[in-house]
Amino acid sequence: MNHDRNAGMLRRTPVQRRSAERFERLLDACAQLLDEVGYAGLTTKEVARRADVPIGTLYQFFSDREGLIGALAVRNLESFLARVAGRLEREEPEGIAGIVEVTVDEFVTMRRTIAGFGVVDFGAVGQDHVLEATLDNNTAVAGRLRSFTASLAGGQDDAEVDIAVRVALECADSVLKLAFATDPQGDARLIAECKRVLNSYLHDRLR
Amino acid sequence: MNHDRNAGMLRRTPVQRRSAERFERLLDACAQLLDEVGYAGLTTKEVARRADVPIGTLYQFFSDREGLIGALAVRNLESFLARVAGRLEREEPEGIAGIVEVTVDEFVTMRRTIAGFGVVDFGAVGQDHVLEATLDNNTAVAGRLRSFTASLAGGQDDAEVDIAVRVALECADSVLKLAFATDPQGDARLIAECKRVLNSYLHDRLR
DNA sequence: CCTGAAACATGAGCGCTGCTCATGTTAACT
DNA sequence: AGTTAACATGAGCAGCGCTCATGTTTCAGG
Repeated sequence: MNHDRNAGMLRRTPVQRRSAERFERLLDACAQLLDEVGYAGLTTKEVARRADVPIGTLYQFFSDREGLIGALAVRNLESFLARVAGRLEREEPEGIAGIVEVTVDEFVTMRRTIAGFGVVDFGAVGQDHVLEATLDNNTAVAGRLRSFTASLAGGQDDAEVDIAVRVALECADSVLKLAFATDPQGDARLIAECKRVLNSYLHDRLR
Repeated sequence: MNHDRNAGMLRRTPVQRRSAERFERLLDACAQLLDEVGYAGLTTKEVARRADVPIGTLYQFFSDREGLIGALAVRNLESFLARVAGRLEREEPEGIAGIVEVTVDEFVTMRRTIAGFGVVDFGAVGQDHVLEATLDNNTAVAGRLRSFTASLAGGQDDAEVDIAVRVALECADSVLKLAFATDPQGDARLIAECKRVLNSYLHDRLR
């Protein structure tokens, strides 16, 4: 009954040393290549070649091309959550505006520094079952972020808070995507606008 | 200097009768097929077969597979704009809330009735240069919608109104995508939430 | 140290894809 | 009738995702 979010994506989880390294190398090569040739241009053969791993080995780990990209999205998600949670605990920002500030800034930082993050972030934008992965992943993010917002929302229904965070997250994702499509470093005006949307909505919505 | 939005997407625009019909048949087949097999599953050979057009003819019109899907997105966009403009002129809704209501409802209606609209809407979600097409297309929508919102925004800078509409549109797109991913008929709760985001933000933003 | 089973490694090759291009046919205007 | 531009066609090429038969390595239990 172990609820594995990678279900259907992975064929075999590496347990020995060498294959664990190969697994990571494959994800790194995938991320790099996504930045260079885009989602559609990525080929499994080239990923394998760059990671210096035979093609057969790639398919021992990942169920298919989408699975490979999906696994990268999961790694990104995990990393993002860890960073946001860390900063929130360390800085204990005040109110909704404070949380929005930290979360958006952390996303922007990753977008600027993590290879491939711009193409797949938490789930390779709009791709069939990868979209489902995105939705599930974004739901997971929402769930974890809720624990921070909950303290701010007066006597609100948990389900209500959940939906608000979920919607806010989806908006943030899309406006930030626009910000980075406009300017590779992230259009400052649009990043500010993203925070504004979140603040307006969440302020109205929670209490 | 004719600014053609289909630039790079089309190879030849049909001018004679027969090929114009084939062109439309190809877009129809593409839309239908997208609903059946999804974005990744769509093959140009099957589109051609369904439209009863040889594969070579498909490539006389469209530069590639993405071009075909992009052309469908443009057709959707044109149709959406005509419908929204029509309703706004006919009903002359009051205030921001009225415009939001009409626009979101029209999107929902198309999502429920137009084949393929759920997969590509205005630009095949997040795909390389098709993403650019989406962005350009959404910018075009924003430009046209601005003429309606402008009357509501007191002495606001045109550029400020533009950016607000642009951001609002991106949010609407993503929240509605979530609404239809959750429920094939469009989750009513999330559709309502979409309107709420837009109202909160635009109310704060435009005066 | 031996042994068996599980984990891991490998790349030729299958079925299929997107797309081209050489060769022809039809329509429209002078 | 002649000329040109628009249109039609499908066999076939290069390259893709992915499989699978055959082998090698790791490591716990005796």
